[in-house]
Amino acid sequence: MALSREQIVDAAWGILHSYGLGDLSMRRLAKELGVQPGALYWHVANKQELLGVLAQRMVAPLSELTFDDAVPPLERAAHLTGEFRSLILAVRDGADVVSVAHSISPEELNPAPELATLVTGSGVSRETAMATALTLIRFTLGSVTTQQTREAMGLDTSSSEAEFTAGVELVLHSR
Amino acid sequence: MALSREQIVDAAWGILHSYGLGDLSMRRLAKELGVQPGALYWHVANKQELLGVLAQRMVAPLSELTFDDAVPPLERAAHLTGEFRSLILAVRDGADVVSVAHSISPEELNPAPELATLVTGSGVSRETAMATALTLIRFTLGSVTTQQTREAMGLDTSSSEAEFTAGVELVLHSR
DNA sequence: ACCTGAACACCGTTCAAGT
DNA sequence: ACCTGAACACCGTTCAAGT
Repeated sequence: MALSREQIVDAAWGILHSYGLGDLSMRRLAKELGVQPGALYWHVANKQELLGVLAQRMVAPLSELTFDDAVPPLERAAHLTGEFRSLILAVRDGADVVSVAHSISPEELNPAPELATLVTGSGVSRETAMATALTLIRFTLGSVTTQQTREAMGLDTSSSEAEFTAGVELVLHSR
Repeated sequence: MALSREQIVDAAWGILHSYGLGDLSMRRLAKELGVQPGALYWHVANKQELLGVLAQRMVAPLSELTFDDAVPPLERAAHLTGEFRSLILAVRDGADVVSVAHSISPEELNPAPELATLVTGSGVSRETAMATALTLIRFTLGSVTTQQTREAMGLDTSSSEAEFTAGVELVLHSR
């Protein structure tokens, strides 16, 4: 059977989860799939494109998320940011991968649009709301990058979650 | 004359400024210094240690910074965060390099301690002040990572500074 | 003390040639 | 259409051996 783009993405997803970005090489991927390295380039343009697809897959579950309308908007925004953090934290070097995807289209990548909408519901302009959304996302990426770097080095990360929660509160409860 | 650790760091600093992290390899560094790659390992333990020294050098000017006591503490904190941003922004891939250094010792790396002291002066506990400092630093690292990734890709970065300033205000003017 | 030479175990990407 | 074989131009790190 012919090699497919899906197969490549699935294998890459597996390596990223189990061994991290350092072990996710095109050559290793090819070996895992039983093909020559060059074969991959018929299905994907390059490694960067592949990482972009993986980033999309990481944040995809955010679209399926629904919230109780009774909960205040800012509280839902805080929860959504927490979900975003959990998803990238669950993948080794997830923050590095998602950071590049966010850089390419900051306002389109989940959860930016949803976050902006929620913050708008608290009575500020769309611009201020988007600024808040970008701040939350970039703070989260900075936090998770730090945490995952520490994890990779075997350092203590017990205070990471509390520091993250405190930061989200600081951003959200301002005027 | 014998090769020195300083010479290696200076050459690495030059390559990082001019060509970025992608071109800063131990082999390229050795070639630039006219020695074999293995020679470097007599002076530095490994590449990571070298990057750590470069990160320290990037944020070192923050220690020499002084502020007018008439300016309110939170305003000085905002200014210090802006200086931190400028320093890492001036070096290609500066955010990637400083992120690792911050991960290793978040509370010690400049400008964390100074920032925490300034925020304490606005009437909150030392713990809350440190949380604010870490939030500012991680948001800044997230922001500059985004901007430098976009610069490397030739994408527009004209809104980066405004987004950064807005984020700092959100973090600092909260309660 | 300090460095060379040479190796080990890798990278991403391209592309003529095969099926 | 899809893949192999082989190459190009690289990596970080180690370590016996030389000076």
